[in-house]
Amino acid sequence: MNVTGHTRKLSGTAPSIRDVAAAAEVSYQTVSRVINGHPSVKPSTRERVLAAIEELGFRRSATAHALASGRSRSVTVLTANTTHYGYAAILQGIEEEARRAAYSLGIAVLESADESAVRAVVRRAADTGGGLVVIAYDPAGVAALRAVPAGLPVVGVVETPASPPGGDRPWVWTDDRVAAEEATRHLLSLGHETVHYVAIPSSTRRTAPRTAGWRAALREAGAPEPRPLQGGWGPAGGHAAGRRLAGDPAVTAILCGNDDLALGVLRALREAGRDIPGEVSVAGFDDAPSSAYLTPSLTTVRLDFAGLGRAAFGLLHDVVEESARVAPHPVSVPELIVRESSGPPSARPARR
Amino acid sequence: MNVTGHTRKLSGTAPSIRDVAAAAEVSYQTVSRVINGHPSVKPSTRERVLAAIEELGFRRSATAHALASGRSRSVTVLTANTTHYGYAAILQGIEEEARRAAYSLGIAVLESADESAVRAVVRRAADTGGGLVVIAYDPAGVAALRAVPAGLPVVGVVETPASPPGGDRPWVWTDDRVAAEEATRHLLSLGHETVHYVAIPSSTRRTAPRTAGWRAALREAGAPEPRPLQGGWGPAGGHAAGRRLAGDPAVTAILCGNDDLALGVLRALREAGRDIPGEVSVAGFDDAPSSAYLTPSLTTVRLDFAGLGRAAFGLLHDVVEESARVAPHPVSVPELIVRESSGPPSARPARR
DNA sequence: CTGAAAGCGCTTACAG
DNA sequence: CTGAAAGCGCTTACAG
Repeated sequence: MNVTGHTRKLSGTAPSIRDVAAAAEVSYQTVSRVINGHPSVKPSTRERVLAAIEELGFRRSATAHALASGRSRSVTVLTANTTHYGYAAILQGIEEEARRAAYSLGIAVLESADESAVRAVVRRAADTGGGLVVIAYDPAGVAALRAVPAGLPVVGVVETPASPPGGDRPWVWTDDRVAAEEATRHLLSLGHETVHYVAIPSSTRRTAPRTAGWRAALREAGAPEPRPLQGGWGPAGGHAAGRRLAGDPAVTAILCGNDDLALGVLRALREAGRDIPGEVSVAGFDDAPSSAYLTPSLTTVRLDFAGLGRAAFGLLHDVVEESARVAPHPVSVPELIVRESSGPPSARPARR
Repeated sequence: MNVTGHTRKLSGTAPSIRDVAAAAEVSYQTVSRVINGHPSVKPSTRERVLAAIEELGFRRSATAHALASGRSRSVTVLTANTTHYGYAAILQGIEEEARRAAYSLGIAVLESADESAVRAVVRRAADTGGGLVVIAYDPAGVAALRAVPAGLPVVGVVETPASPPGGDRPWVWTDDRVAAEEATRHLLSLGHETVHYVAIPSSTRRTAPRTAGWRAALREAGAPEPRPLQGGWGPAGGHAAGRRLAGDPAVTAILCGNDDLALGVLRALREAGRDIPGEVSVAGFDDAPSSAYLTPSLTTVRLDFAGLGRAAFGLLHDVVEESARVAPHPVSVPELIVRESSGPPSARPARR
């Protein structure tokens, strides 16, 4: 037996379980047992193997493990965007939990909602062999969730669980509808005759939950129901919508589909010389980190996106590990944060 | 020969090259040649194989390919953060190029700058077998870049190329020093006696490029050099720093290490009743998407982070593909964007 | 408790 | 131009 055998290893290649086996003088199958925590290994043998692993700096090849075992301890997030606050925060939550569970994290961006483009991205993501989390807040995400082949472990982060787009796949959500109702009621309770709405894009052609909640609250109060304006995702869209609203003296309260939109609306209102909240109240959605520092600071609805991401990963983990305890779909509670941008309508009659 | 052989495939498992080979009546090695675009395959054979691939819906296993070939067409980004504007935009740039090159994208977050924690993250990232991009804008990132074992394909996104932390590894950067000089000169040219600075954290213990550029511009103009204040990354830190500055009537111009910091400073100044830019001018760094919509809109320096990310991936791609054309280190040019938050100092003497 | 065999789905020389 | 063999680094039954 060549006692120096395991020492003359070329420095170029990483040590394999065979190298470890040689060093520990056992078969490589036993090495496999040790690194997998298999119970039936004699303690003294385990020690020797562990020592050899330590000495050689052995690391099990993730790809060989994946190929042989058929599972990969990885999760890839399918999303149309990585920078908007909500998306980024969900991603962050998923990442935190994935790291804790020692899963690797992949990102696949859905650049288009086009059927075949979406299928291509989903296929490639599925090729990794790991689990999938798809953020279905927009048409591309919804299409992706639908395109995931049955049998693959997947959980959706969806806008609304009423007929979730992925069929009976597991999902997590926040109750945006109720959140929008709350925000709208807050504005109405201040004395505004009605509340205008600047909407974010909907994930489907159906009425989005935030829009539905806003409308429900208006209806409940018997307030007029103005047509919602489409704002897109960013401040530019909010600015454009705000410009149109700023011209109408009857407008005294505006709810926005997210804080970025509200930022644009705020700017347009100021440009038009309207005081906030003196003449017009504005509320946003999401409570982005900067919203508390705007002037005026923004009244908004805080949504726990990071928690949502953590829950999504937790659910996925349950699914792939097939542990009996399938976590209940967690619903985080939105919280209204009242700040400086909302207040009672001005005393002077603003209506026509 | 069983002509129905390839049809009775169980629907549970994905087809392998052997299934395709059987269907096309060739050896599986030939299938391998076809999917790898190997030239020496008779056209008619290629046709048959392609048809079989199409019919069976064959997809080459990424993990088997990685194991057998030793390369994985993947990149993982090591970063301390995924949500701050600069980091997120770099990530987005990397993602765009990775997608174009059909590389899969992984993220590994450095939760701490602790030596052993960083090593663990780097090891796990290296286990994927793909290339690495590390964002070395902070101590954790710098430590990670340094911890990457020699021989692995890696590129760093660094703060400054003067003695880059990763030794002679390839890197990309933006010239933050010059950018800070420009911004400071702009403020001085408006007539301010000097410019105060609220800093972002440095990647090392040495003077950060932005701080150095600010100081150089001051020196060049013979202006007093106030001590920089540490602001952290977010608006809360900017707010705290702004509060201290707001109390000093001698302060008429403030440069901030990023736009989030500037947002907090703006807020603190307003709370102290100081007019912007009437009494105090403020400038930021980065040109985040919301900065143009603040009131006042923010004078800032635009940095092409997405371009930086694209360049980083491009360089990495060159490295792993070993194509002779090693891209030159691309340097994007920062651009000063003058908006409403900066202006000449007020006529009334603000000094002691 | 531990080894020898077969296999995961590919690629890479090596023959012909 | 195409096939048969060996191997990538592991895991999974199967024996003993």
